[in-house]
Amino acid sequence: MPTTRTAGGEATRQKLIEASYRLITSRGYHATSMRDIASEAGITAGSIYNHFPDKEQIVKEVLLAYHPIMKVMPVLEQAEGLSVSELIHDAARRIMHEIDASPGILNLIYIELIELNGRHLQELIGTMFPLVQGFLERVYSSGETIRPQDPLLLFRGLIGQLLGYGLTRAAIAASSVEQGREASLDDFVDIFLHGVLE
Amino acid sequence: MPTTRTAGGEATRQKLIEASYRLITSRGYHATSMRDIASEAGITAGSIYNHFPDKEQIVKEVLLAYHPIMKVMPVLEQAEGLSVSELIHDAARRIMHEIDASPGILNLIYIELIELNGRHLQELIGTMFPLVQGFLERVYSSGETIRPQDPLLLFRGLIGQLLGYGLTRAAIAASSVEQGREASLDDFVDIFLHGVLE
DNA sequence: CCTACCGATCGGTAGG
DNA sequence: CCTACCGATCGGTAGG
Repeated sequence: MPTTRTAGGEATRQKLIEASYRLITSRGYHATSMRDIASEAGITAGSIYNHFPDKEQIVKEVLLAYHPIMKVMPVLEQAEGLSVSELIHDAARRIMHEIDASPGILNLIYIELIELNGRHLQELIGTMFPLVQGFLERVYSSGETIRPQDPLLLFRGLIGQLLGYGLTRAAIAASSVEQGREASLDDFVDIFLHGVLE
Repeated sequence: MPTTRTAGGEATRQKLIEASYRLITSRGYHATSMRDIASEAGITAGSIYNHFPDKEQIVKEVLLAYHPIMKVMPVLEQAEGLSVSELIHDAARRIMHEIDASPGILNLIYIELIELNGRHLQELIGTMFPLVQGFLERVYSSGETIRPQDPLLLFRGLIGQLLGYGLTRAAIAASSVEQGREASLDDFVDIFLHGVLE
């Protein structure tokens, strides 16, 4: 019954990828052993090698499935709004929603960049670049005046603002700094759209 | 001659911290072995333990000496400008200058947060919080109208914008994305001050 | 998919 | 500050 065998094998393979994601994003790549991954997925260490040739291949599949570039960029296509302001607010909300749905997903940025020396970044960016361009064309073809002439600058600024929101929020949570009213994502996007001055 | 012995020991200790900083920021904490650190500092593995009780204590000293919170916040005191715009532009330039002077320094954020589970974050933030408050008071006492009512929101936005600049710049460098005119730090700060719209 | 095992490397110690 | 070593754990393999 090869069909059943394949289906079962495929299920285990998915379990291994999910287990790897959870462990790697919470401890880092080098602190996660093949034995950790195996037991989290409910099998023994040796059996992993029926599904993946080595540890590097596992983390590569984790990146292709979960890296923010892969998970987040696609929602740009669904963003909508009648003005540039609405479009960007909506895009930001959808991006943050996707990030909040996968705990630890932002950690993959660092893990890829440092622990894996950015080996897979070019492939990831290359895959998603057309999606970004499509979104930016919608923004810039709205007819409204947009100050940055370079669309890539606007996009870097937007991503930066969202990263800043996510990272400072994580830092505040981890350090229990007292604060007044909880700053929201919309506050950050508002700064991005209109600035802090005037 | 205890003075000479102490001085020599102190020099070795500093070498070990610098060596650890270089290795840990480029490979991560768990990928850096005590043997790596020792040989980078020019001694053998066992000798490290004449200077530090264990690996955890080394990375703690690296964080206290190099973590962006420790290295970057102090320059806020030196920032100057006759308007809020000038003050923030100057602060941003000084911060970025400090970051560029220590390659890999931003990586320590990730290493502390993930590989060390944020164990030292509260201590780091606690030490530097008064400096941040001093800077924010200067900004808010200028008399100019500032849109965010919560100073912490303004600060998170500024830090976020700088992180976004640094991280997207690193990603572009690592992935060789084509781009037009190189976006500069001042462009990012300009977005922060005035927004992308209007 | 498991058990049993491999050589290599890890953090840390003893003794000088 | 070095040499020599410890027990533990690592990624990966063999054989069933």
